[in-house]
Amino acid sequence: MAQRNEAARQAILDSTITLLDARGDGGVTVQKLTIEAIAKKAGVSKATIYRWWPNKAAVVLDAFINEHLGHTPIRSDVPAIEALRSHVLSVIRQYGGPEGRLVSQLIAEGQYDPDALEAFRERFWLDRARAARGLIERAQSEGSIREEVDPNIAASIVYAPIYQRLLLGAPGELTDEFAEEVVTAALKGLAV
Amino acid sequence: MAQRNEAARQAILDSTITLLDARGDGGVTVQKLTIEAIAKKAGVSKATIYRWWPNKAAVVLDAFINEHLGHTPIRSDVPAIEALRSHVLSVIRQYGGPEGRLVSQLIAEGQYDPDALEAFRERFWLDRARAARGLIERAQSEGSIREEVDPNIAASIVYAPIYQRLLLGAPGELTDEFAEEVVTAALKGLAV
Amino acid sequence: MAQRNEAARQAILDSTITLLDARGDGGVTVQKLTIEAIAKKAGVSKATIYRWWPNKAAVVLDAFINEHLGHTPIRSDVPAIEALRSHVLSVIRQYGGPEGRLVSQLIAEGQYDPDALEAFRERFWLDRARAARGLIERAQSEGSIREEVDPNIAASIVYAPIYQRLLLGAPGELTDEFAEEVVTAALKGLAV
Amino acid sequence: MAQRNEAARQAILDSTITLLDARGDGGVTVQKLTIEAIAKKAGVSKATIYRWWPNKAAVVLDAFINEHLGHTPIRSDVPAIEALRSHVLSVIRQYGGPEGRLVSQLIAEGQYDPDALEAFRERFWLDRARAARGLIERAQSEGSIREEVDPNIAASIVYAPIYQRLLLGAPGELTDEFAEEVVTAALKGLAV
DNA sequence: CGATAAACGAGACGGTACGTCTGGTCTTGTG
DNA sequence: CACAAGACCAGACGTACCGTCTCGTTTATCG
Repeated sequence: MAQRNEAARQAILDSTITLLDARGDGGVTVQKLTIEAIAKKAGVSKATIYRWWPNKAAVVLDAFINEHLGHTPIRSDVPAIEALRSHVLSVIRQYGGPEGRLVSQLIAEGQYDPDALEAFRERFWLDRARAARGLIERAQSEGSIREEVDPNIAASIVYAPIYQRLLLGAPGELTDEFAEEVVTAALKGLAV
Repeated sequence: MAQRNEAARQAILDSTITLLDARGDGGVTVQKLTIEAIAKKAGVSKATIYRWWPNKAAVVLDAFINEHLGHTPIRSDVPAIEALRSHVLSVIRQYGGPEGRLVSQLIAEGQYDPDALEAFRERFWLDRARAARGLIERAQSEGSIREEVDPNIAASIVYAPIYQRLLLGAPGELTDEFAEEVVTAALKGLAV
Repeated sequence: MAQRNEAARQAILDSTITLLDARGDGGVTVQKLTIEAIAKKAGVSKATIYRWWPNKAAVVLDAFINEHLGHTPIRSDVPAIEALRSHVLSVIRQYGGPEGRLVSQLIAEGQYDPDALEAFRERFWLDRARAARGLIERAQSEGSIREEVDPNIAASIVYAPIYQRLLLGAPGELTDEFAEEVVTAALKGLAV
Repeated sequence: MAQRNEAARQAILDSTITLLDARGDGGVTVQKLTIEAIAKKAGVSKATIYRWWPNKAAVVLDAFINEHLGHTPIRSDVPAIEALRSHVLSVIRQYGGPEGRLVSQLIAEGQYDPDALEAFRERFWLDRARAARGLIERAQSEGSIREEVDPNIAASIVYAPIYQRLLLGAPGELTDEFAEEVVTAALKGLAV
């Protein structure tokens, strides 16, 4: 009974990434990417894409997830505080590059399509949040972060500034120094 | 020599806001808003709009700025820390409402149009950032925030989580408690 | 070695007629009738239809022939002239109804597909033409139609006006009076 | 206030005829002719076509009328009977050629689209019918056709056989002899 | 009485065209 | 001469069928 053609699926996801320029800059934006272009490049009919994905954002998210394999790993062989610093640094470096453009565009799509935002959150964001929370909790059990701090709030304070600059910053603001300063300030606290 | 028709300008901006439902929810999204619809509602020709604005994002930003007049004021009659808490609270409440939707959509537009992002930053964001920075500096001179912290970093830590939830959060995550917890954690610091 | 499934054949032809509304008016036109719809309604795979018929027109013609059983009989118990009059009348009545719509659509299909036209001529039209010619010849042997007239030409003069109105007439032009007048004029001739 | 672009109109009609091969054989059928192909060839947007014509049949009819200028004239310098003979001959010759294919396809379209049929009748057929009727009437006043024959019926008897062969005949049946025989038989009448 | 080969249902697939829509430009006529 | 009205080109949208092509699953002869 005619099953899904895996080759077609991969061709679609690959073509999507290629058109977006693997990880996003020389190529086209998500907004300007068209289903027709994907279909043409993948050697696939439009109907085949519409059969399996509800809209462009879903294809792009799948393609992104398909491509994006556990970058920015968290080290477990060093103290949690140390691992946190280096993780923030690797995230900021990743987002400073072309991959950051794609993430920001996926978030932008989400502002217009609740389903797309939900999907992005479920399939990408929650993983990251979970990892961050786990790291905070490890730090707490190691005694380097105060027990009474909600790990979610802590993660927000440390990671949100990255997303703010990704989405709102001028180009080039995602620097190593920024990572360093944010983590330090967040740990020490602002208060005297 | 016919000059720019001020009435037309206002009609365009007003119609834009009306179509977006004054401040954003019942109406249409920025993406679905069309120049044609604005022109029709304003009783104006499309060409007139294109003559004075480069694209939709510019019109919407103008309309937003035109409408949005210094909400979320900062109190100067109370200690800076107190003013910071109440300001964060008022920002979070504003963004929890329909105005937040519009801001998030303007940011989304900016992900595709560097000029639009630049304009948004220049005409809306910098004001807010400046105000936040001023508040931090006041707190520093009052001795309630450590002198060695960069005010920009401090502002990031306090305000960025709001934007993160605005753009990435599930609906209803922008609560008063969240505001309270973020400020507290940021001030005290995460470290033991 | 699995033979042709007669049940499937009948289901296909029946579904076709049903979709065309038994004999054509309340239902869909031949043009809008789709193979997919026939397959679905008949509970049959598209491939099964394509295995046995080259195209839609062939299916419809088969379904039509399958349904259409020797209506408009020719009486042999009355003088040929009398039989001619009543036959023309019965043909015009048949074509005035829904069956006429279907015939006209089959002819229309034939304008685009020589094979379909050929098939229509072979399997429907020639029978009719033969019957008409036979009737003319009987009239000639009865001495009521001139011997030197080519029966084919004679049949054309009497029957062609019906087809003209079927295909080109405004609705409701196929009346009993028309039948009467055509036959009368054709027999008497136009000339003084 | 932006008026209709006459150049575009002509380009559309010309391209239509060209694609149909001026008068119909080497080219494509009306059924296979696509609006997209017309738009492309005419260097025009699809929307422009859809703005001014409701569907393909309307475009083709316009193109046909635009192209088809008073062929098959009726002679008035000879007796009506003579003119009738030569007119039938010229019609049959015209329809034997590529133009006949186009006419038959327009009629075919009309079987699916009442508006198209109505338009074809109004803009092409009625002219022809009127001319034929006028010819019959002239013959009547010249005393060569009986006064009591309804001119419409008379025209049907003479011209309908042509359309029958055009639409239902095998190729090559529209011969000069056929014209001759039909007219002769119609004038003399079938009866003894 | 299996083996086997065709016919079958299901439906995915690459294509093509549909008719609608929006964007941004250009033209015409009016106040 | 700025403006409204709106025609225009361009081309993507999502839908519908086309006809071809696997897939397993019956089903009936034939060895």
